[in-house]
Amino acid sequence: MAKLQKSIDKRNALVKATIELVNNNGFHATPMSKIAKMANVSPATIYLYFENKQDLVNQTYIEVKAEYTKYAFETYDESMSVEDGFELIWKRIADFKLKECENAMFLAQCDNTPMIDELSRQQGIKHLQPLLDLWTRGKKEGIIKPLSEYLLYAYAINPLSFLMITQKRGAFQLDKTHLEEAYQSAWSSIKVCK
Amino acid sequence: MAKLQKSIDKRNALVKATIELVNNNGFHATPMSKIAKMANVSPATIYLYFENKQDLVNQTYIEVKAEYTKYAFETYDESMSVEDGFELIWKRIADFKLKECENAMFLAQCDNTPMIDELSRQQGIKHLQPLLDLWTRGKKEGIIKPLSEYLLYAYAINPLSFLMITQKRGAFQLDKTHLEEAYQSAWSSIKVCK
DNA sequence: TGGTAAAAAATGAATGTTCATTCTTTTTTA
DNA sequence: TAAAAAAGAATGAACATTCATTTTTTACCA
Repeated sequence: MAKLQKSIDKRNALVKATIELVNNNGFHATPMSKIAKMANVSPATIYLYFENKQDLVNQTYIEVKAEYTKYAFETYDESMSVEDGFELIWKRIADFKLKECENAMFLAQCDNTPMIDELSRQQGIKHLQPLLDLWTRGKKEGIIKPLSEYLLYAYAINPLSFLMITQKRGAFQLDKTHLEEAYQSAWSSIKVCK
Repeated sequence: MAKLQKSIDKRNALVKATIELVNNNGFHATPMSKIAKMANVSPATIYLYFENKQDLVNQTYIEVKAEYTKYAFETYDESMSVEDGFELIWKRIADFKLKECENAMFLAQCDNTPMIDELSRQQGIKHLQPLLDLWTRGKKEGIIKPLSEYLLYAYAINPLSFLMITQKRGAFQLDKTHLEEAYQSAWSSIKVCK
């Protein structure tokens, strides 16, 4: 297969360079020439791996999103209680956002701008299913408030993005204590009060 | 004053066009020529009102942010109870994000990308003081959890941005019921449990 | 195993376009 | 009628993409 012969390393370097440059300068200020330079590749080579700039950024988005959800659900299994499952997933997500900060920043930028094609965006959402299923189960068991999945996501998961960005900008430090507090806030906002 | 002679209407039209085009196409795909066309103005005219493209977008950001906070605190006064004050401000913010959706989308994009100069970003944050003060008072009175202001913002206010964007993308409808639910989640996440 | 030719991959330079910004002229205002 | 404001066309730089070559890899045979 022609595709597989091309060095996967080069492709990865291109994706990585795209993330770093877009994070620092925004889509509008990251020319293909800079991406190529950072990946130690000729500009022309990019077009052996990607159709054009839009395709490069779409594919980068989809790949990073897939990594993110893979990491989030890696240690989860459906036999866990709702409460334990949620805590586990939440902490994995937090972990990803802190450890893979570059990747998470890139996703935040994509999710808040028209940078990405609608189709790629929808592709990215698909992988979230296990969390939605967990919430459905939680609602049935009377543990999770009977809210739309969007509301649950908005309060339980999305705030982590804000915190990550704030931390990245140097405004404050998201340490162990803060994280535990954040988790408690997340859980308070979606659990049924007793 | 030369400045004041120039038509304020033209300036406003430019700001409005910037918001609309950046919302729909992103910074990277909104040329000055399009902004000029949408504002019914010659490209050269933009440079009578703004230094350059970056300045145009910075100033637009600062102005919209100021509108936003002005609206948020318009009916609030410091003699209110913490609980009432928070509910009032929260609902004003929600109101703004739904009614002035274009403006709010623009802010979300600016806040999640390197589109805006750091200096302008900091300028925009200043106006949030009344809310921070309210939280400080709430913590003193034992009504609000003793968390950093960033955590409080992340859970109480920021989720509205996610909901607004999701609504704008057509995924779901943020009606009165949802809003009340969202408010309850917000409040649950930051209030001290009794 | 080593040599070689065909195919694939990679390159640097070229191309043509788009765009921010400026320049010169015209129109409006005072 | 002079000064300010606005306009449209011009300018030059930056950029995405393609082209013509060169380099590397693959596959085959001596």
